[in-house]
Amino acid sequence: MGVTIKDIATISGVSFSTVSKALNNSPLVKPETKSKILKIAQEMGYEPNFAARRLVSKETKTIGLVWPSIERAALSTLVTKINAEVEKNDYSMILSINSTKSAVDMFKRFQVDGIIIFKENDDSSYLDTSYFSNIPAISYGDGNQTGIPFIDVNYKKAMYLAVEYLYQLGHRDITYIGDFSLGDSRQTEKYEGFKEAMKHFHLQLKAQTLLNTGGLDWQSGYRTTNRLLESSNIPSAIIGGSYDLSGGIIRAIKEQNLIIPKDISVIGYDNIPQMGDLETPLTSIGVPVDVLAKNITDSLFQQIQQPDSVPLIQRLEPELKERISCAAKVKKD
Amino acid sequence: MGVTIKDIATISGVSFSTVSKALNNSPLVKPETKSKILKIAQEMGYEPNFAARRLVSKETKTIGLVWPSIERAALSTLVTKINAEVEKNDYSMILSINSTKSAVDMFKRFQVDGIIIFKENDDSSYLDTSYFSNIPAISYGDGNQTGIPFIDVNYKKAMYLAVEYLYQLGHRDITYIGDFSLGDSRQTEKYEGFKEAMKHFHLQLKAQTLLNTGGLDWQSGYRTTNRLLESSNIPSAIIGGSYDLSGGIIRAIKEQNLIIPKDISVIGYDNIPQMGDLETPLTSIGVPVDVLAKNITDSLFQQIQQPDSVPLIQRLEPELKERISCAAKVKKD
DNA sequence: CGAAAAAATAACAACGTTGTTATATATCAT
DNA sequence: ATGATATATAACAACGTTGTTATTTTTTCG
Repeated sequence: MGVTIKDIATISGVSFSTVSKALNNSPLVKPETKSKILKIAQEMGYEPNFAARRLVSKETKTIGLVWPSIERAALSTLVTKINAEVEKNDYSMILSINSTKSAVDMFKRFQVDGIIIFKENDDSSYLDTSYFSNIPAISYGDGNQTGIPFIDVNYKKAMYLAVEYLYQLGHRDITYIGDFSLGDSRQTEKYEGFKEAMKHFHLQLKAQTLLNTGGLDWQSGYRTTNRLLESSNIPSAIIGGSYDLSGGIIRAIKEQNLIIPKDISVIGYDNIPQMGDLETPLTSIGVPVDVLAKNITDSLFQQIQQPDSVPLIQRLEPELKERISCAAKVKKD
Repeated sequence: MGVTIKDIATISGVSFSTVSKALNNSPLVKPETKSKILKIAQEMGYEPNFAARRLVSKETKTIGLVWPSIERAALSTLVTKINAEVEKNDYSMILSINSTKSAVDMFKRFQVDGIIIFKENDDSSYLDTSYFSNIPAISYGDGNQTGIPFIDVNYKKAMYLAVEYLYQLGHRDITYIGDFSLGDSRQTEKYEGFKEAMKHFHLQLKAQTLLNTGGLDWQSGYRTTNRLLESSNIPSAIIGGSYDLSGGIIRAIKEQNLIIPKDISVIGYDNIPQMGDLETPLTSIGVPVDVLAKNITDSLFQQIQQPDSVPLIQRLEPELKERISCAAKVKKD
């Protein structure tokens, strides 16, 4: 089919190995012959065969990302950031939206230099380290379930920060709206963290203090908040468990003609810029996506570049980003 | 690094060529040894090296999809469907979220057997056929801008169907809310199609008949609709230009305490199941995603399997899916 | 001028597969 | 039992590169 270095060799009357060196701009070949060969290669429309090249030199300069749940918006920002970070390191990124197992299989076939895994909540397939046959890998969240290094977030700390912030503003009646139905350890940790923080500040847990949405999407947040607002006990502040949930929460509040933050303060989990694009720019807690992206890629590249070093397993600290959805509680008595 | 057929050979005590045949289920190797080898390969976690395979037999059984705009929800459904379709054909799919050019470069490196391109509105880089160096490719939408075969949608027909449907329900005052600011030919074609349909039914174009959102997202739809509803001339029906826009449109209408479809009928463009999951399940027009996915992959596989055939370039016909967001216009006189 | 050193090129072995050809082993008919 | 025929396995040559080693050619300088 295509033009090979052997074709170029016969045309230019040198050996194919000289052609190879000329094309790779090796100092081992005389400048004149080099430029002659380059010219001929150009004219013949030579394109290197990557399969052949990859077979001998072990690097693909590519990392694979497993992302089974493309539909969730919050993660797509992170993926974009990671991609940018990867490019910055002169690597390319390919994505698979299949299950972890079949995605990893494919990445092995393509011999990627590293693998990033976004673990799906409902994907219970356990892959231990050996499955990756020495390909450096890192997973985001839920790392304990795959045997590989992971980057995680200190969710408890996040909830502590949120409660503390609201407490200092004078709030005593705070509701957490999140998904703590089961399985996903990230969600249950937020839930636990909130309870601990409330206890720490000696705040009472009432019937309406912890509301389980049963999902992480907009609708779940919307419905749950409506249920809350229809009741008699409306809290002075709400913490939303995810970006999408928080969108629904805001919506429901506005529909009751309540004003954020005058009537009710809201904090959302997930530290992504889009939080500022919501109808009401939302004060939020979480690890900024840039930090997440940087840590994930750094840890992976460290494994790639120093295969024998102990992989960086991090528990990232969340930050609180003030916007305009929280205000001091006004005493009503 | 990874397990090779030679490793399997030494373990199972046969030659590596026998292993190769066993793995390819050749009839030349005794069933017993075949299954023995297969079992060992399984245990060792063998995955074939694509680069090596590709070097000798020209296939990788992989197709690449270029998808620069991961953030748009409507497309993610299509991607998922295409992935399923690809798997059904015993191929794998990898994704790149980079610009068309660098994505194609990478896919060339990996020697994928075919490429699917989702063209980004603002990506003006023109790649002619030769850039793909004979790799079969197909683009979805905006195909004329890359020199390669494309699958497109008859957007004019879609708008005709929508207007016709509303006309038959008695609506005479219909507003189109969409993004026809510039560039994206898909959007301008919807816009033109709407105007033609209105003309065909002898309906008047008033000041509020065509509203340009300047974007395709939820917020754009929401803002534009609010502006419309604050004016004195409220139409009896609205057509939304995309899934996300339509979400914003519904929201704005509800906030004005108008009821869909009693007070106002709404049709949305994009024929995806999620249309039914909106607050008000929306009657919609568009090519069903399954049909789109099937056509895209079919055309690509046809090119792969019969390289000399003329590629299927299709202009798909939209369909109208009735849900509950439209009602007959009630005469008020 | 001629040997040693340097520079340029050629030869060859990998890389991990597949496909073809050659060899060993089992099966069969006579 | 013996050669002929299947059947099973092994050996080996590709595929198009890169990197290492061997050979040739050129330069240097005593």
